[in-house]
Amino acid sequence: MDSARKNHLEARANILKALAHPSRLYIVEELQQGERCVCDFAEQIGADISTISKHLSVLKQAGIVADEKRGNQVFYRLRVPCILNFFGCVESVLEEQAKQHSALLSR
Amino acid sequence: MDSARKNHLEARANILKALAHPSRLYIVEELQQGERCVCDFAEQIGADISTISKHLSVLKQAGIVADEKRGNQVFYRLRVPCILNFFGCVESVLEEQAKQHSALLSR
DNA sequence: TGGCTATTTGGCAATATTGCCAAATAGCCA
DNA sequence: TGGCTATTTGGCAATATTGCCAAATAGCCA
Repeated sequence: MDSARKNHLEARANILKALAHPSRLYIVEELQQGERCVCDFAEQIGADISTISKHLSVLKQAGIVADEKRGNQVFYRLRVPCILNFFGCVESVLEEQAKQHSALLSR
Repeated sequence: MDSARKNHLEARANILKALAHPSRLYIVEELQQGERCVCDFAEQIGADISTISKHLSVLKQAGIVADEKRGNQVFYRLRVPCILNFFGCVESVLEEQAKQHSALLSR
């Protein structure tokens, strides 16, 4: 495998890694409805604000969200709306999992 | 957030986590061309066979691939072909990243 | 300026992931 | 059966991720 391909795979893996956490998925889902400030998430996700902030920074670092400071609040929005479709496929993996498990059970 | 939603987010996050590794992404890309045996990957990815085998088991556990033993080889195939489309979006995140970086540079 | 709110950053302990080596397992063939 | 090939599993050290607390930062308003 050449090093360009390696770099590309690594770049993709980093994006998936950034999405691969329940709180961060929640954030992305919420942002599909429109922009939110950090405080909005703090209530909904039961975690320390500093933890939420770090999750947001992971998503920002990965290029998935953008932030904008207005007054003393910071608003986040999705940079990449297609993330939504993306999940249709994840759902179909979940369905496959279900099939797999019921097949195992019925043996 | 109710516990059903939490479970669902966790299930999705687990699938993304399973995909979020360069070698595993490589495997998924290869499998889009058709089934492969473990030995095929061993050559292409420069890692110990036991490492490859563990990556495959992560993908299998997540419901992304299925395996079948034939003779003394084990063949893997994608359970969920849509994983492919999925990556179109990941690419667009990469493009956003590029924009972001060039914007920063031109400041 | 001082005090308040919102958010980020630093540091750290607990936990999870990765990748290797060695050993186990399973099928094939002589 | 014994030896071979292909693959998986166990174990472990190195590394990465997570989530908290405390402290820093930035904007607002009196």
